Amino acid sequence: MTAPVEPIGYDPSAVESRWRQRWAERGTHQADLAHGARPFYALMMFPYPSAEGLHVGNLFAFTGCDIYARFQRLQGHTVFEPLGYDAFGIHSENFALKVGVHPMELIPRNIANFRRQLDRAGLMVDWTHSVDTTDPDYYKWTQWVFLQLYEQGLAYKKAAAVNWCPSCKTVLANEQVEGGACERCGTMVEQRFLEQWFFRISGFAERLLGNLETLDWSETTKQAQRNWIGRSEGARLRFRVLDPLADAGSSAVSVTSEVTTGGAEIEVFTTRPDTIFGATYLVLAPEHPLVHAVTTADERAAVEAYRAAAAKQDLITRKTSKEKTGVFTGAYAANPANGELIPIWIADYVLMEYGTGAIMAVPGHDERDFEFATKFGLPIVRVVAGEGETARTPFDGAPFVGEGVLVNSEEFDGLPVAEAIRAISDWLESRRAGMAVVNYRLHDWCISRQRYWGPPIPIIYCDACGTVPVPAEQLPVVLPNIPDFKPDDSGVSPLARHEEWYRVPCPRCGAKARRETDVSDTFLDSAWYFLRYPSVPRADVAFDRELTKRWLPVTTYIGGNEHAVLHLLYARFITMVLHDQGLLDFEEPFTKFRAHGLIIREGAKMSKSKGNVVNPDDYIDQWGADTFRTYLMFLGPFEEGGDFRDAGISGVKRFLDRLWASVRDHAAGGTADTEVMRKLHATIKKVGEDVPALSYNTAIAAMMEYMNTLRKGERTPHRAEVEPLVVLVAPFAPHIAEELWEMLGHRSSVFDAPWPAYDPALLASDTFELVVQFNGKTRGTLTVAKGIAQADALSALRGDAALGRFLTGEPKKVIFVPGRLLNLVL
RNA sequence: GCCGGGGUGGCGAAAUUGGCGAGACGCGACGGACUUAAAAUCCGUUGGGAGGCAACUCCCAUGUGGGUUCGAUUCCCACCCCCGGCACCA
Repeated sequence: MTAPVEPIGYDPSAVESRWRQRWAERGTHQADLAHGARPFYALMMFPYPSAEGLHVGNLFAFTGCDIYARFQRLQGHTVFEPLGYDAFGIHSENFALKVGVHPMELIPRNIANFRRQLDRAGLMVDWTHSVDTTDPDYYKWTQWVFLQLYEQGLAYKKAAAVNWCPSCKTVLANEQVEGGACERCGTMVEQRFLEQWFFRISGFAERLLGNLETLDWSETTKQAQRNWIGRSEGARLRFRVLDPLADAGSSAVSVTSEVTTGGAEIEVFTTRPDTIFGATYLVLAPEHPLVHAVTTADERAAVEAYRAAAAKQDLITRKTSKEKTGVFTGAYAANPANGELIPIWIADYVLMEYGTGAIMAVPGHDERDFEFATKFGLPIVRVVAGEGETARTPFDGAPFVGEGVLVNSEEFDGLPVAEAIRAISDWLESRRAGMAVVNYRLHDWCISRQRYWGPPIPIIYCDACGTVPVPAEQLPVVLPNIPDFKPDDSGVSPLARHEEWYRVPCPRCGAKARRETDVSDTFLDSAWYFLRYPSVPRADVAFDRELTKRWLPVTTYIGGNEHAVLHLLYARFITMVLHDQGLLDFEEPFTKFRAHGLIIREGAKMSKSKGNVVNPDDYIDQWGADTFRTYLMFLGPFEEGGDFRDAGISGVKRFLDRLWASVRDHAAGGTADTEVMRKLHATIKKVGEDVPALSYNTAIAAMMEYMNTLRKGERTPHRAEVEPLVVLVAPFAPHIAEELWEMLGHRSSVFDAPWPAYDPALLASDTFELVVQFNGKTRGTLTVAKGIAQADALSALRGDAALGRFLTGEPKKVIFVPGRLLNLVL
């Protein structure tokens, strides 16, 4: 008799809508935040609700997180799995401008559509604790966070360069500049200086770096943060500027023993103080404050022209064009090591925002300096000699940047580089010409945006009282609904056009005052949202102390590595600040972080222009959410991503069809098959190990393998053989699991059932397959007793007809790996 | 250029404290059962090559070239290609 599967029985859309409704009615997904045992906070990165709808990449990430969370629930944890919307920011605003719909109208519409799509995906999300960053009830607290930083002196204002499009007359984000031109109109972008708000994250660099060691994060993410923080050890060295008049007429580089200074000193940062004898010129960034003072009359016109050109150039082009340019200032400085006079130049390859904005150029041992010196005919001196080189070895078109010993460096000659760095640093320090310092690439965080679609920065300017923070009880500073949210040529936020909004009485003295019209960076919205989720209904505090204590830090955070540096670093920073203020008990928000991979489509990146974007709705309509979820996870390793191919999805559907049929047709009486049960327990073990390791693809493969065993030879499975499988499948395909669980007679949710235990005794066997090799080639296996000794294995081999024939003589060598293999070298 | 992650069948992929015959699981393909037929379902075969009626036997295969080892997808050296991020950071 055959028992053909009749998939008619399994109707995904009916099953899924039934369980969606039941979950909502029963509140299955709402964690008891106040009392639930063993709290587990499963966090996923909240999406930006675009007009295009949910991207399959979002769903891939959410499903991966959901499976992890559901698994933890089956392990007996009270799992809190919230989700919200990151809806402020320039993306929304630009899109709103493009389609001519106000963001206050557009965003709620997008959110509604997202919510509809998310609901269909079968996520265990507790929607009673959602956030929307554009909701005044949320951004009230974003503004409050700003005030916490302000009070600690960690928020300050300074002039900084921004990208400016003279045609669109607006500030552009870096990603809106393509090859130096505005992405919208193609006009060349300029830089402008505007007063902006900054957060002093640079002061936390060492802590942010050091704490990484304590975090259980994807190594790639940690490494990205280390690179971004960019710690480098070096020295600050002081160069005296010489009075240009005293030096007038002398050759560019001459040894002068007694020169009096004009008083000015230029400080440089270098990681190679050992090469100071090879420093043949200095370079200042064009914006360096000393440029004006040191420039001689003869050179002033050229210097000013160069500075003006540099100021006009946009930030992107300047950083990407590698062609060296620069001009001589006419001034000289004394090399503190040997007193030699070296010229001072300005060039845009030196960046004002790194180090001191000035360098000592050592063209013999630095590629950029070498290129510059070659172009402008500046002297190149060798001070490090590599293997087989001497002080006189010429440079062959390139600087020498390798390891070696010092030359042309007076008493330091012969020292290896590593020792020389220390020796020369100490020497210069003793002569008060420098000091060892640690420098970081990490810059302060500019949070100002001269835009509309963000939370207004809660600051008021009063002529009498100066900068006054908005008192906490007056929050939120509500973003007004203005029709003309488009940026204009003023270079300030559109909010500045609305006097009725920005004119307010000073909170301190009551005099007429003005609001800050910049809004804050969207990264600030997302830097603290995980603190808000558990406390969402609370209107009186940003986060409740007790709930926070219970639920944070986040147990596991899963998200994209595109946020490896900015979002994850800012969230760590804000948490640290709130911790220092005594508002949080922990200073690291995410105990464990795992980065998921990216989904591609048939080997290519998905994009609208290629027309190969997967719309989740279509697939869920056709296959059901359970099949879609499981298929997404089956594509490849979760942490590496996968290649979406329509062809493969049917295999997963077939698996669920067979699962359905197995439960429907199972035999209640009789006994379970021993071999099948052995396989079942092996599968329970495998899935229980793979899921927490995010090896979803292999967990699914293991369940499929078990399904093959279960139905081998068209047998009718026993109840004991299928019931545990329903629980194993549940995290992946929650709707069908609930349905089948009920079909098996259970009244409560499968997610309130315990995860099945496997019986190690059942897995243990008295015998094992001993691999038999001859000359390293596997020739077969012998079934032998566990713990068999070499001698017994050999006699078993001699007694085996098939394998014994390979044993043509006495083996020269016998390699016996107990419990594994026997290799005979003949 | 620098830092990560990868190169394994027709395809997505398994397996790396070096060793249970590389390729689990799935797709596709091929053959068969059922059917008037098709779909669906079920069963079987499927890395390449050579030999044999056959059970089988042999050779070649994890990006390329070397090396270590009884034994290498796994370790070491050199190189090539793909993906992601950073990029004049002194």
